[in-house]
Amino acid sequence: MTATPPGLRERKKQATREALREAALRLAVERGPDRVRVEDIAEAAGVSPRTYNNYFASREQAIVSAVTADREARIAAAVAARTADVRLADAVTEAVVEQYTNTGERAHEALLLITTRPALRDAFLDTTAGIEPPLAAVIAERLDDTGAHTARVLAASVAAAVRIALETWLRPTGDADTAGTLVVPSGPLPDQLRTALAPLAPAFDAAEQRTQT
Amino acid sequence: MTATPPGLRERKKQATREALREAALRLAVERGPDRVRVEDIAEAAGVSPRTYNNYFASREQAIVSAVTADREARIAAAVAARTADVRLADAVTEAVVEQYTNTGERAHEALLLITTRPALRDAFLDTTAGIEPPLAAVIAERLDDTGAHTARVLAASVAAAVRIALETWLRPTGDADTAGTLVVPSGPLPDQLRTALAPLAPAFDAAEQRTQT
DNA sequence: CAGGAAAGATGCGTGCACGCAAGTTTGCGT
DNA sequence: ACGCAAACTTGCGTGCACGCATCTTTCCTG
Repeated sequence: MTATPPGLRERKKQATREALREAALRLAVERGPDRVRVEDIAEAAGVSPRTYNNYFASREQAIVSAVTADREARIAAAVAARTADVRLADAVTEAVVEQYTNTGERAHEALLLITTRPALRDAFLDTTAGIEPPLAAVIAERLDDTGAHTARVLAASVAAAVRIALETWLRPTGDADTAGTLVVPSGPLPDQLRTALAPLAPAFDAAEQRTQT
Repeated sequence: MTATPPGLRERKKQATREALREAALRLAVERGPDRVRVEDIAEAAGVSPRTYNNYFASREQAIVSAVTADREARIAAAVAARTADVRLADAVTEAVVEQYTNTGERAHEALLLITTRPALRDAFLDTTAGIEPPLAAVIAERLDDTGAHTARVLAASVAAAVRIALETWLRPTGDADTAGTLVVPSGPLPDQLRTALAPLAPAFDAAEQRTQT
């Protein structure tokens, strides 16, 4: 299908995107998020400020995207990896939990920074919307193509639930001045995610039921 | 509870907000959305441009809010009006359909304009997120307070579904130059809404079941 | 391999969002 | 009725997002 080897153009684009992500995160960590201007990020990545905005629509997006990276694709893949003998609801839940707990070392450092500034926090939460399209695709695959509409709604609901889980997880953040304490805010993230996704299970079961008939 | 009579301060604030909404929509209709600057809206409403931004975080929000107004509250009320003898899922669905089809005459004219400009279209779709909090509240009321978490997730899912319904409804919009033709883009909106909300019904039933035990 | 088309990078200009620090109005206790 | 405190408005300054026109790079086709 999409087996065409990348091509120089595309590779350069990804390299630039990567460089911007990297530069944004590094600078934000180094001097604090407020003291990084778009101009600085662009310069550090070796492109013009205008080009920066061809890749990211806001200053926050670049920083956040260094952490979230290709999480959307990985979630979709993780769902697809679960064979049809596990309930769809479980497959999705486990895939989500898996991908949100596998945050690398660097992500931890960055998350402290992100949860501090409201603007970054919001941008981070907004990334959950991005998991909808790929999720909808894999769900639709399991639902027979009669349920394409249903798949989309379920995927969007999952995205919404994940957002809520992250919100409540980040809730009681208050202090953290310069260095920041290494506290895990609310309950453990996996629990929050499972709790938030649980109410949707019946909807998944019903949808799945209808295709297995 | 909140029985304190408004008070002058609060009334003035609402008046200003109203004036801004009104001015924004009127000007946008009169000369087209692109030829309205924040400065113009502020002037028409008799406040400074800076004050405008104390009420609305973006130019689009003011225009859109003239149409969406207090839809959130009305949806919540419409759900609350349904007594406990109808399924929660149905109550919510009907309440949503009811409130989204009762668009006044003026809304129709405005909607044409909104669907034209991508920025406005996005702002309009973003308003669906606003129905979550009040919806969560009324749902929680029906679910016994053990399910506050569940209520929030369900409300967010409904918001997501409504958004999808609106998106697919607005999909094939292309023309509309000056006056605009009065075509209903896709299928009728109520159908889109019902279709989008249907997959969530099992989740509502399950939640409702658990409290009736 | 030549040459043109398509995609991307860049500079410039405009309007916008928002923090901050006054100035002004409203509300309330005495 | 007075006056203070809190809420709101406003002007200013900064950085930002993005449309448009132009120049450069990559790609494809003959």
